[in-house]
Amino acid sequence: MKLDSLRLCQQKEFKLGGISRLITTEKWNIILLIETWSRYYEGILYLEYPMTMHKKRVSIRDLAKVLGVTPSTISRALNGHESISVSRRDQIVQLAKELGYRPNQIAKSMVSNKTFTIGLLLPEFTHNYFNNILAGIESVSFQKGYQLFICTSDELKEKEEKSCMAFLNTRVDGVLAAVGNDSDDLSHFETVIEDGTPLVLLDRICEDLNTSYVVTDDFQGSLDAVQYLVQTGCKQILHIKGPEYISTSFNRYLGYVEGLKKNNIPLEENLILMGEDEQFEKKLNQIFDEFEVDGIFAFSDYYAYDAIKVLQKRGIGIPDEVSVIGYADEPIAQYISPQLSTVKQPAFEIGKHAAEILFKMIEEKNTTIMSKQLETTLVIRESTR
Amino acid sequence: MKLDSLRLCQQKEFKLGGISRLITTEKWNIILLIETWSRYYEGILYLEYPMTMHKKRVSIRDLAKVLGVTPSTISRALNGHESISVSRRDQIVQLAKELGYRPNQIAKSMVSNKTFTIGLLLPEFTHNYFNNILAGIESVSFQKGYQLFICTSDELKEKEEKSCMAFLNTRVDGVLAAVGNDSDDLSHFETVIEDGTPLVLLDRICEDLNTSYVVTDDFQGSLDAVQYLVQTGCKQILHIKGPEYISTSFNRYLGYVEGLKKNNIPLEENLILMGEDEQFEKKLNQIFDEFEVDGIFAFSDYYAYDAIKVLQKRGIGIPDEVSVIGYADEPIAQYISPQLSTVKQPAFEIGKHAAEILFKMIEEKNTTIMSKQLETTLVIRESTR
DNA sequence: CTGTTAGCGCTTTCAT
DNA sequence: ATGAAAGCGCTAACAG
Repeated sequence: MKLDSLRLCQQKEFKLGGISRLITTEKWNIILLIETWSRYYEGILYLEYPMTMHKKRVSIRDLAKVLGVTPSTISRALNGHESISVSRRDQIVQLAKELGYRPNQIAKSMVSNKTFTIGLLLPEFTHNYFNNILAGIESVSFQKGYQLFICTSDELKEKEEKSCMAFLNTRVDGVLAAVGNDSDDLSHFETVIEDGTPLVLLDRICEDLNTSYVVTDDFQGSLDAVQYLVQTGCKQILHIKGPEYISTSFNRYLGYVEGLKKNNIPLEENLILMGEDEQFEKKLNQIFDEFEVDGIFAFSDYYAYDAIKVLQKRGIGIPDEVSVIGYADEPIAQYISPQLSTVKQPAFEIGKHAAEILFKMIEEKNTTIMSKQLETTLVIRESTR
Repeated sequence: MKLDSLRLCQQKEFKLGGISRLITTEKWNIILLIETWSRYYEGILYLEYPMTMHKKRVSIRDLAKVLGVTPSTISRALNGHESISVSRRDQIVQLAKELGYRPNQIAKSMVSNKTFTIGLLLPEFTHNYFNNILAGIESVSFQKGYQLFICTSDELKEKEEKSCMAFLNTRVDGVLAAVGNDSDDLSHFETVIEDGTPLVLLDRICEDLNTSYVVTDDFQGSLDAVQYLVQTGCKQILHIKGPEYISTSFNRYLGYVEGLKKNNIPLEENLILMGEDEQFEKKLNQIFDEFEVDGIFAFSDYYAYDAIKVLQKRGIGIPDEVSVIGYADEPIAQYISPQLSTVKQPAFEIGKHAAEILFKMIEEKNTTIMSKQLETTLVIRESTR
């Protein structure tokens, strides 16, 4: 019963819903006074309190009974149908409010075969990129009155599959998804498509998956970055490559290759390093021992940061000796020093456009696939000349 | 028809679901060959493609008809009831799989009055803190087989209200929420409680809201931080305070006050600055003109960073001249230099415990309120002596 | 303008 | 072990 160790709130005299009160003692220690029976067990404070039990909800039948009309009439009134007298409608709406009537969306879905729900599957939310995508999606789905079922796949195929099945079982009206890294088998997405549920894929392109895509122009984004490096005097540019098997890695790599080509710089295989390489630091050091690298273009801001740390250990000046460009414009790009130049992806817009396309597919019962590619912008900060 | 500007994928020969193909030309420019009728309009590529239309889904009735039994039997078989012969069950399960039967969760909810859905309302996802909370919640809800309805309130009361109503209308089995900054009117949460829907509030405590809470011990966290500052020699400690009207701001402030008190340092009102102050930089400079500040304890890592920037402009050495401690252990704490010492909140655990308590309330039809307070840990990095 | 009826897909008594 | 029937809350087609 070490209640005194619990400081749920430290205001001088604080009522936690009329149950408990916190006061400050003369010693400035704060203790909790419980006015009802309570116990403290395994770190949880239990307060016996008369919680409202799931009382039976009021249905249109209840309203109908009160007014001596049929449920149909109630339904029509509440849904603003034409054929109903204004006075009656007002009366019904008024009563509904008084009785705290809450339309049962489940029952509605049952008859309309529509849930006003969309399934969203993203790999994770630790990268700001996906948060912004989410914000973009939310901005349009909220305004459209749709709810979001959100699942994170953690880049795990198993979770992806389960989530897709859950989406289908709950009869979402559409699915938005960014497929995870390691999924080579994409049959679960095929199931979604075959089910006839509109699907828009984000960010990463998958071969043989016939559906709408919203992606960014990674190729051009990388090309821009490399062009900038060359224009500012870089002659030997290292590329830190992203994970295998995802289209973005490959496209950014291609942009890098194209950038070199355009500037007649020979492609040197040894200047390409995998960001996820376990011996990243060692290998990077070896490259710097061997080559006169004066520019780095990384698949992500995080890889860029990893490289910068290694360079700083070596006492290499950034950007004086080596220019560095990252990718994505994650928040860290602004916080590290030197501030990181990077290729900014329009994450919010990706989400927004993806949602818009999805709603088009849903609402227009469209039979066509719609794809969109967005442009990146090069953000120059302190890590480049 | 500037199709050539569209590089949906830059692989040498890439089939986008058998519809289109991308090839590289001799000039390394990449163009898109469309094999079906298509058009490019307002930035969207439309591909006419025979998409599966929402075909009528197979129901238990369909299965029943095939096998010449009644829907009841199918239902029993699929739900693993006792009274059914094994052979029949296997037969039914087999057929269900073959026909791609997908149980209609909506219909199930209709009869069971249970949706296996919980509503989650968070202010935003740009702070890593909430992402980790989400991850914690997801880890338990996924394993329990519940879906998450996620809404962001953007700290807007209007969105909070709408989301709460949406949760109630879709008959979620429970609600998890962190109330936004500016909400003084909390009637929408009261509505949730009165409706009988289990509610667990995260992170921030609200007066007069009778429900379960999961919070961290902000008071102790702040106290620890201040104690550390004093122990490492700080005599004049500035506090950068969080937004008004949220319990965490107040509790961290109280911890700061308590820390001073414990060390017999007089509380100086002028050493307290609001983080959201529009004239933050100016006022901070004034304080440094007037006082010999040698320690800063900030409500958040972001505020701490803001302060550090000002100090660095002034040429003040950190931590030699001034020690700085932030709050939350956001990722930036590790990326800025000097790396920021901070009070780490167990965000993942908050989410996990909140979800666990919620499920207890849901499953045990518990009539008690359960609250939990988690401990913080002080993470010492480079910004302190 | 309003009532009647049927039904969305599933579960669940109550019989047999 | 299985069938028949009712019903979850709501909407919609058809009558009046």
